[in-house]
Amino acid sequence: MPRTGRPRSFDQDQVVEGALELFWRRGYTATSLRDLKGELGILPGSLYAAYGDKHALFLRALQRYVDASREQAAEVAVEGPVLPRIRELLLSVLEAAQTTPGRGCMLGNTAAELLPEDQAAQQLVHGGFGALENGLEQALKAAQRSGEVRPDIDCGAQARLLLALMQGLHILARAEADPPRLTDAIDAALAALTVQHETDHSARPSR
Amino acid sequence: MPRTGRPRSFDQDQVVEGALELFWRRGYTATSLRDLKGELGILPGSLYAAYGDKHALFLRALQRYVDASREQAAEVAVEGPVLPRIRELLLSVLEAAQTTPGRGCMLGNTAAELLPEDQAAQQLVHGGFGALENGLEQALKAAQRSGEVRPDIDCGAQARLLLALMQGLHILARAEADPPRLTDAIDAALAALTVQHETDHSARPSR
DNA sequence: ACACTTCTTGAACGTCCTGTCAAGAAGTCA
DNA sequence: TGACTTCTTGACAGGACGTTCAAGAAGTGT
Repeated sequence: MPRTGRPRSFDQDQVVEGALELFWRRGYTATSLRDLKGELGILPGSLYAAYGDKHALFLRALQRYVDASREQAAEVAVEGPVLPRIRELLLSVLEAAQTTPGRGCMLGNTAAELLPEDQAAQQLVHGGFGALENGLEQALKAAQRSGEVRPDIDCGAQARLLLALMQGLHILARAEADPPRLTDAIDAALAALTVQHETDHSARPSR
Repeated sequence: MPRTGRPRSFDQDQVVEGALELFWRRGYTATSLRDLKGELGILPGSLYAAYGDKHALFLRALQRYVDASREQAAEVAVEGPVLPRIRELLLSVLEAAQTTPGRGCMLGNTAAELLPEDQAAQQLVHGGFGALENGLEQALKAAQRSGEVRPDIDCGAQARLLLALMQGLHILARAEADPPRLTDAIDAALAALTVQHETDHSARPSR
């Protein structure tokens, strides 16, 4: 009894990846099936047979981005010096704004465009943000144990602050002609984590 | 020689304000002329005669928001204690996320949706961000002179940090079921501005 | 009152959108 | 090979989109 039919002519995950690229750059609403057909060569019929509808494909793409964010979050929390890695993470936002302008962060983009109306997307975005926040918090806690970060700070609060800073940078960098101008904001945030500012000895009583 | 004709039946600025509300909530692309007609009672013909096209109306609405942002920026920099006002400004972001969910900041929304492709919008958004950054910087400098803020910080960098934090909060609050959870990130940012945080165990609610 | 100007109205245009469907193509299994 | 299943193709439907326009309405100045 034959149970198989004609095999799919495209790699399903590869198409999701291509769709992610488009949705990331243009947003959900502004990306049409025509765009997807043009860039990926997938006709509407195949697309609907494989994924359901446009929204379902979008969620698959978003899920892929969330997974990547999870990995990125885990990488921040590995052993070794933490602050340089966090700095690199934040600097990469400004760098991406130059190399691939108009993309920003898919999580933030989706939040701005579809949340909180789109509940399925909200759940995914919430998960992505949660992973990043958690990764940062664990990284900060480890850095605290190793003495890299001052012991009297609230790592949870700082993780949320850094995550918000990251998302804010994605937004500001879009409007900024010269994204590296925002670098000092990153350093200001990180300076608050380390033990003491050495630039000013006069204002503090010596012990 | 008659030079006047039939007067306009609606207040032009009032319609721009109504359009702003719609664009703010739904975004540029997702707001159709049908929506505008439905909410404001303006038919396409009148709208095109009065403003040009949809994009021109959007720019007028955005301009209005930028003007309001300018005023807000100026208010932050008035005389008196600065930090409580900055705190209130940032807290208002979280509050707005609860009272009027799905709006966020019109500048950030526009940046995420249209920048940097839309150059006219970019110019306006850039101006709005610039005003906020400048207001914060001037406020911090004044607070530095009055001793409210430690003298060894870079007010420009901190202003950019606070602005990015503000925009990031707008984004995160959309995905957050409980926006007040992000309050401690605000306090963490502000704590770095005051003199000495080593003895600062004043307010730290758990969570 | 009349001439004149401007605004409003609502239909209409062409284009694009998402989603569907019948017919043919391309495989698998016995 | 032939029966069977699944995928691809491209046209199509139905509606929404931004925009235009001719005709009528509503003012102003003399």
